[in-house]
Amino acid sequence: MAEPGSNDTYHHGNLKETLMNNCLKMIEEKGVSGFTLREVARISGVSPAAPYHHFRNKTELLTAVSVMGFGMLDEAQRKASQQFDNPGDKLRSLGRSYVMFAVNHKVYFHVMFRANREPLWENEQVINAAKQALGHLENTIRELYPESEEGNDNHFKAAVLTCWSMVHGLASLWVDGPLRATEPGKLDIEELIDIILSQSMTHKNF
Amino acid sequence: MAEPGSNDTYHHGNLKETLMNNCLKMIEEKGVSGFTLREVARISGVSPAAPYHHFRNKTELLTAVSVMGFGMLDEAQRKASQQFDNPGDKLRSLGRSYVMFAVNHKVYFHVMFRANREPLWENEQVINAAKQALGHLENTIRELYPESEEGNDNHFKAAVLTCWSMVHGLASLWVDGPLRATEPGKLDIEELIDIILSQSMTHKNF
DNA sequence: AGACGTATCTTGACAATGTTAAGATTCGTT
DNA sequence: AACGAATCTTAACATTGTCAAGATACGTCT
Repeated sequence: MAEPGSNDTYHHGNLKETLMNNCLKMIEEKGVSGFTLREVARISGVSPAAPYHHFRNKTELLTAVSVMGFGMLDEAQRKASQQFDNPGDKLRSLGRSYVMFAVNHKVYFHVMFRANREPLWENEQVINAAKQALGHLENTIRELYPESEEGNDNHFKAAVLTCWSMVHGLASLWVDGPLRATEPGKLDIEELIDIILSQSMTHKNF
Repeated sequence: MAEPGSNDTYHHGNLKETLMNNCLKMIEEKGVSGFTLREVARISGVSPAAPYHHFRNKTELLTAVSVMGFGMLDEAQRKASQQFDNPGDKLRSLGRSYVMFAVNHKVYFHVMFRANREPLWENEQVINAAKQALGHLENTIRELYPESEEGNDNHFKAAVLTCWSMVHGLASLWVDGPLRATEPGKLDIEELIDIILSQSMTHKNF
């Protein structure tokens, strides 16, 4: 199952990338729990031990996917904030972008924030990637709450936490299932986003 | 490893309960991914096949734990709402209770909302238990947004979704790790709760 | 009390998984 | 051309989830 461009040789060529892609594909089909290193190797046309030359273990593959996901979120947030000048508009744009990222990239979101790898948030790469992606939100809120001279940043911190919790909560409830399961009838996520944005992130507060 | 009261006989006596308890213990120590049916059986002093007489498979054990967790959340929410008469106070009490449940019962929260069992939210027991636990929040918000005659419940629904997202987001960010990982210094969850409650659930909005 | 159906537990087995060690093949550089 | 490093394979190991078949105890009915 070598790539179209590459010769079908002993060496795969770009196995690392292929493994990550097939990992995503497999999680999409069978869920995070159904994801198996051996099958990813099989699908990638390679022996069960081959992945170990690119990732220390199964967890590290997921970690790599996670870091990549945060990179994508970072990019999405960057674009979202660039679309507006007014901080309030920026903020709402960032919120919408955050939730839509989770909705449109369920698998990434799962791997980034769930994936039941407990020591995930002790990995520096992940932490840094996450900080960077979250930076856009902080920068925007900073415009609304300029740094005070006495280092009293409570209002700023409160606003950041509130906004993050808000969008992350909606994203989680949607992606994980509870919202769709407990609410009868069809739900349109874009509507829901507008609802919480207009409820909590309007000029009343910002 | 029979219970103190029971004779050490061929039959365990209350294996189902023992398995659930040891399941929680094991997840607490090794995380959801480190949880193993065989070891739970081993710890419970029983053969690897014994659990299959009480749960159809590994997933069903987790499902049972999940349902139990929602029962506990329901109870906590009930108590929290009983402490106040004023709907606004009730609402804040419910929010605090929701987050503190997640913090104090990490394992349950994980199993209830994560646990990477994808078809979890297709289980009716789980859905019903979740609906019931969520009912307290809805009832309280209903007091603030009485049912309109034209069935236009948008304000009500918006408020429910906003509150739920808010507290669920904070709980998730705390329990899963990102908040503690990205924020430098020690964090006090009780402070954080007060922050988001005063930011979003004060009389300004309710 | 005794007999019998049922619930509960054990033993033994199977395929599948994560992971490692040892060896084979190719790449890149000198 | 040669050699070390990178990449891949084969073979093996312990462990896991799960099931079938058999053993043991419990409760109930007469």
